Amino acid sequence: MTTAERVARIVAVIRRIPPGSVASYGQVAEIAGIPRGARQVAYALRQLPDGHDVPWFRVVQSAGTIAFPPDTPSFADQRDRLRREGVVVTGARIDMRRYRWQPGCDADLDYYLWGPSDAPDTG
DNA sequence: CTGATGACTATAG
DNA sequence: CCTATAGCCATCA
Repeated sequence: MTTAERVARIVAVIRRIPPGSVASYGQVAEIAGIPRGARQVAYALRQLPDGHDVPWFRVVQSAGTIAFPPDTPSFADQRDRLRREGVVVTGARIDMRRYRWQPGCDADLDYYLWGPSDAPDTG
């Protein structure tokens, strides 16, 4: 598993997080097939080039808090982007019971990598 | 190889 | 809720 492959998987998963929902770093890692890879998710996001369109702001800590320190521009940016999608952010806190992304049971890694339209079964 | 770092996480007080 | 602690793992000096 190369670094590029890890980043690709992580990004693919993050792109699947629907607007108005959030996922934890650990959740993204697990779905991407990288158990205990929460820190690698953070690393992947840090590596992304400027101007990318990956919805990085939909990734938060497992406790439902924004990972950036409250007094940073990144914190405010993430908070505002989430609010723009309808997510209620109180301080640094988000109610995970309400906004946590819950992928369907049919959500396999292949689904996130290739998408449903590429399923061999369908055609 | 060794030690330090970090957009993390689980657990205990 | 907050602080402290231990575990985690790729990356970097």
